[in-house]
Formats: sequence, C-alpha cells, structure tokens
Amino acid sequence: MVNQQKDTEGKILDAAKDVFQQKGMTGARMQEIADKAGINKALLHYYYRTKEKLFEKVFEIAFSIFIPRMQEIMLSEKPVFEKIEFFIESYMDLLTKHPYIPGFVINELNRNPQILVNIFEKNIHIKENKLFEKFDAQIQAEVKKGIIKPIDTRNLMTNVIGLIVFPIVARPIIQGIMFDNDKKQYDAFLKQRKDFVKEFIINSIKPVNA
Amino acid sequence: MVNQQKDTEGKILDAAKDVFQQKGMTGARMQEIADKAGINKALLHYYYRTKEKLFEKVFEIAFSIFIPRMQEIMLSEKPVFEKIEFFIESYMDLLTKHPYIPGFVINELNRNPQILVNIFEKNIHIKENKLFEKFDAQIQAEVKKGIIKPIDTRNLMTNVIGLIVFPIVARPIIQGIMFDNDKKQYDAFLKQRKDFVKEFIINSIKPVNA
DNA sequence: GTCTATACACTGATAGAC
DNA sequence: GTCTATCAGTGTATAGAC
Repeated sequence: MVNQQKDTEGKILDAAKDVFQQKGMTGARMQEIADKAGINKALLHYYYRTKEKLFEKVFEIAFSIFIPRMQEIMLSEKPVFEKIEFFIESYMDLLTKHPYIPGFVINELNRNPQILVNIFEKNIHIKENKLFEKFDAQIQAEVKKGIIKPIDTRNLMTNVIGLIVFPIVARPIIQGIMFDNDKKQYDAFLKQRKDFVKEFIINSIKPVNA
Repeated sequence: MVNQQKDTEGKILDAAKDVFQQKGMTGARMQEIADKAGINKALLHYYYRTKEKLFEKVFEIAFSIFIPRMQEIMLSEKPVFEKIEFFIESYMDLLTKHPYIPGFVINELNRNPQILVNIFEKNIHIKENKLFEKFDAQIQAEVKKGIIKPIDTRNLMTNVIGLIVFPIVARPIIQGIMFDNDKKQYDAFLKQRKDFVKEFIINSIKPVNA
C-alpha cells in the first residue's frame, strides 16, 4: 500500500470491502468499518446514506471484478480447448488475489437473490452481449467438427467454474479434513491444481479417437 | 409433518434450523426462532443458554447429516468406479432434500473455522477412522492394477465433491445467468446432472486403452 | 467535509411469578 | 416448564457545531 493519501470515499470502500467480505452483510458493523477507515460513523453515513447502500456498492465492485475477464476470454477467437485452459489459468490466478470474493458473493446471493437482479438492471450490457449464446454456438460448432465430444454447454461451464471456485469457498472444510488444517500444504495444493484441472477437463471432453 | 406433538426441545431445534440456515448465525434473531417454534424467547434461553450454544447444536446436526453416508460408501468393499458413481447418486439425492445445508456450513466455516475443530474434538471417531488414508490406499492399488489412470486422491475427491456441491451453493448465480432465473428449468438441470457428472468423472480417470 | 453527542429501536439475556 | 416484564448493551442513523 504505497498510496496512503486516498480520498475518504476510497478509504471507506476499502475498509467496507474488508469487513463485509469477512463478516457478511448482517455480521458487519458500521463502527468497525469506520475504525478501519480511520474516520467516524457519521462520515460513513455522509457518503453512503445507509449500511444497505454501502453494502450494495461493495457487492457490485466485488462482482464486477470477475465479469470483464470472463467476457474477454469467452468471446475471443480462440478454439474451445484453448479458451478453457486460459480460463482456468486466468481465474485461478485471480482467485489467489481475491479469495474471499466468491464465498462472499455466493453467500449474500443465497440470502437475497434479488441483488443479482438489481445488478443486471444497472448494468444491462452484462445480460445484453449474449455471452452464453455465443459460447454455446462455438461449442456446438466444434462438436460437429469432431474436435470435442458432444456435450451440453451449461453442464460444461458449471463444471469448469465449479472445479475452479469450489476449493476456494470450501477451503476451511477441505483443508481441515484432507490436509490436517495445514495452510501451506493447502496453498501448494491449490497451485498444482491448475494443471490438474486443465487435464481433468480436457480428458473428459476430448474425442475418444483423438 | 404428521407428528406435530413434538416436545419443546424438538420444536426449537426445527425452528432454529430453519432460521439459522436461511439467515446465518449473525442474521438470525432469537425472536424469530421463538415465533417459529410457537414459544417465547425466555424459553429458548431455558433450553439453550445462549444463541451461540443453540447455533452450535444446529450446526452440528446439519454437519452430521452428510458424514455417516460418506464413511459408509467410501469404506465399503466396492471398486473405485462403483464407489464414485454411488457417491454421486447418493449425495445428489441427499442435497435435493437438504439444499441449504452446504451453503450454510461453508459460509459459517469461512466466518469461523474454529467450529470444525470443536466438532472434531467432540466426535473423535470422525477423524480416527482414517477414512482418507483407506480410500487413498484403494485408489493407488487400482492405479497399479491399471484399472484407473494415475491420479492424486485429494484432487479427485475435491473434484467429485465440488461437482456435486457447487451447483447447489451457487444456484442463485448459475440459475440467474445461465437459466434466466427459471427455477423449474434449473431443477431439471440438477436432475439430469447426475448422469452427466458420473460420465464426466469416469471419462477423465479411466485408462486410455480401456 | 469532518467531528461529537445523542436519539431511538432492537437484541440477547435474565428475574421472578405461576 | 412456561410465561410476562424488563434490563443492559449495541446497532444504525441523525442533529448540529466547526
């Protein structure tokens, strides 16, 4: 953190991000956010009128960190196999930098799915660029060419994302049960998983006669 | 619900389960639990002295729903391929009946990983029966025989569990983005995924010359 | 913009009657 | 065992001075 001369609004968002992502909407306290930002509670309400509004801002920022890269990769001109490998590589790196975001997003969406609707309404472009349809078209085109096995795109995408995200959100339980709660060992596990997941997925969708 | 003449303690646990799993530890209110159980707050504290203690009880019950079946399947005498297929079948059914538990458990463990340590201390047998070691031994034995590809057991287990659990915990986001928030369509998706996941996993671990 | 002081509602928990 | 009444503490939010 070199740039400590951030403006108040930025300091608040940084502090709010930390507290909300660690404690959740209901567990977070405005006092703790104010303390962490080095200001007082009143100023919090001056910039963001309510806790709810501050939370929504934090959620939106967290959510948006994972969207642009997905669009960029999936709408690029590469073949499917390359896209998937690059997607895994790219998102596993991103998750190393932001390990708390997926759990935060998933948890808050389970408590209040409406948040997602609000985000879509605010950022219509996310829904409008037909990311899924275009990727699906590419998949089915490559299936016809025999480059990959016949496969349902939604199932494939769920698997790719799940294999990337699950070890991060379920870290406490997996690390606890399979790694005797050894943090360093689990970090090493996550690192080697990049290639493992790539191979795992490629193996199950490449044609048998390849 | 035929048996409505449950004792007070049971009614409290049922109500607490609902509220805690939906709102989380910090979002849950003792008043709401009391209302749902048809009693008053004071009686809540008579049975479970504090909110924390009531929560721990609920968490322990939720957690224990998923453990015995896992031990039973993984320590059985079947070959690995059969175990995995049966595991997927069995746990996807279980999750259909208890869809809120995984998100609840994962979220609360992220906020306070210590909970897991407490559970292990209370139920030493979970740690003591060396479930992982035995399953790992079987895997490596079958690898040597050429029945399955060489594979790391921890990575394989993470994948199997992740592919089962992820679509449940991340339901709001996947259903929202890939299924236009259509609940029925997503239920159908989950149903069809059983066979898809089985095939996906088997494909990536069966030897190439099989 | 930033602060101190405070309003006001709510929460977990307890006392005490029955 | 179950209730009503109530307390002490904490939470979000606002008023008003600077």
